[in-house]
Amino acid sequence: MQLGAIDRASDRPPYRQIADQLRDLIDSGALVAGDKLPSEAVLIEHYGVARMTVRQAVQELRNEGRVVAEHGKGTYVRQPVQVRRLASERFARRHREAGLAAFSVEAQKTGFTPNVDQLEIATGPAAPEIRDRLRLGDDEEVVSRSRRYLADGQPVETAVSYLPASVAAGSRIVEADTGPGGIYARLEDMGFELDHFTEEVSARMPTAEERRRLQLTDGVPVVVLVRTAYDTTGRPLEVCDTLKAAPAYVLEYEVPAR
Amino acid sequence: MQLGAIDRASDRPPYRQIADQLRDLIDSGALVAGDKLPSEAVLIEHYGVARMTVRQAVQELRNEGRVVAEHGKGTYVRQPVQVRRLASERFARRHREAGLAAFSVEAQKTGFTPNVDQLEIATGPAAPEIRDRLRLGDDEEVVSRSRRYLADGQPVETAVSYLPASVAAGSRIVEADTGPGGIYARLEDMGFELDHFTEEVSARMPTAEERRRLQLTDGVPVVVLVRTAYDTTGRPLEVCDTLKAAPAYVLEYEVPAR
DNA sequence: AAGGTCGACTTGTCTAGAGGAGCTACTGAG
DNA sequence: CTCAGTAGCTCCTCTAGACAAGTCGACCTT
Repeated sequence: MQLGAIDRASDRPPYRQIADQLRDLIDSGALVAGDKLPSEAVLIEHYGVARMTVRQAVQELRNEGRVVAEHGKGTYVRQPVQVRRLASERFARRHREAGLAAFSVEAQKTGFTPNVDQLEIATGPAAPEIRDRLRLGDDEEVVSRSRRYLADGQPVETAVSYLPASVAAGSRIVEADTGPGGIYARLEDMGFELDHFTEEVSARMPTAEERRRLQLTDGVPVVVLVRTAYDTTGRPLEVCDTLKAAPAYVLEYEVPAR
Repeated sequence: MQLGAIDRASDRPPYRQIADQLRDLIDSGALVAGDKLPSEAVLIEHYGVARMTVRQAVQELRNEGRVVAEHGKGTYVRQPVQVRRLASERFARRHREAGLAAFSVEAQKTGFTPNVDQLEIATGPAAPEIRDRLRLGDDEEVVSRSRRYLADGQPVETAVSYLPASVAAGSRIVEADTGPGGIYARLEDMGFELDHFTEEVSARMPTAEERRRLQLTDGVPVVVLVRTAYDTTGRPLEVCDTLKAAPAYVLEYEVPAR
């Protein structure tokens, strides 16, 4: 492990030069996931700078999601978690039925079957923001399905989806076991035209509340995925907020033939 | 604008309490996009803490993407940039032809027609990583189309897409003006079956290099969207890296009927 | 052998101060 | 009036030090 020196004459401030060198260690493979960064004391000694300067350098790598600091232990190169899954089981099913081999292989290869850790289902009033997204009136109730997924024992995702109670009531949608095909299959059973619909996907930084929900260490950046699905007529049937506890993830969509 | 006091007895450290109060000002609407945060000097005076403590609080909001610090001017509540676009023009066209009113309205409402600021097209060898994603051999050349989009004069997106030179050569794909329907329409003209295909969407934190490409202020968090499209046979025809200069964005997909 | 204590090492938080550099508005000279 | 200079504001970077708190292994006691 080679650390260089600081060029005081450079335009680039010292803390940034230190961050660059540490980043290179990671990018070059000299440090791999799980490895420990040199401690602050070592870096102070090596570069001959103040503690805050070293901390600022490490902070930069933390903001980039490359390392995690653990109080009392050290700072470690972060394990990138890549989660792949299909947007909806319905697409997979339809393609299997149509005998599309290429897709089946792809689905097998990238399939992600997470363990569901918690499942809470509730019916009742919803926040104005949720009602607004579902285009519901003030009094209409909403069914919420809240889930947490684990991969390798590590929480990787929490998701809450909301459906109008008038749609879901009395169906298996309000039960933990929704049956084969999931809630989309049940909606189709009930006569909703889901043959084509619009999905809106947005990504943004998580709020403080969402960080708490995933018990994230402070300072670890993650991305929030917010998804809204509309049926054919443009009526929103489900809105779903998904929070991935990962600096990187892959969401795979299958767009079927018409 | 009301700022409270610090509870020194609390478990929550002072810098976090200050961050909470500033965040509340934004979330409650007391401070809206474009407004200036109290200066460091004012906060130091108000809370009776050291400079680093105040800076740490503001840093937290910067990491969350809520504010931007401008050297010499002040720290401002960030303008959330919401960019909506369709995944491919091809879907829009097809739905217009089918006379699907609901979708047309949706497209009009959310349509985003950015100004293309720069367009660079090049043919030549590509990085191993790109060739790998396109599943090309070592010697095969690649056409790259690099674009930068502006919205309200502000850079919001840069994108680079790569296609196998063997596919694009001789077509309008290698020209700046690809004609109506964009490159997907040209690929269909050339006989590629694009009726159904798989899109893989991933989101992650940007690399340092990508930050430079968008001339981002250091410390402003953005999300990178990486998209790969495959044709029917599973052969990758285009890979596209898109970098959004926004703490939040919306990508809208139209999933057509089969 | 089992359990507890302590000390070394780690990161977290905070203080008090310094000079630098970018921006803006005012002021005074022409 | 125009324009250059300047004062004062802003955030940026860095120093030197302090105590707190979490982790872990060595060592001592039971």
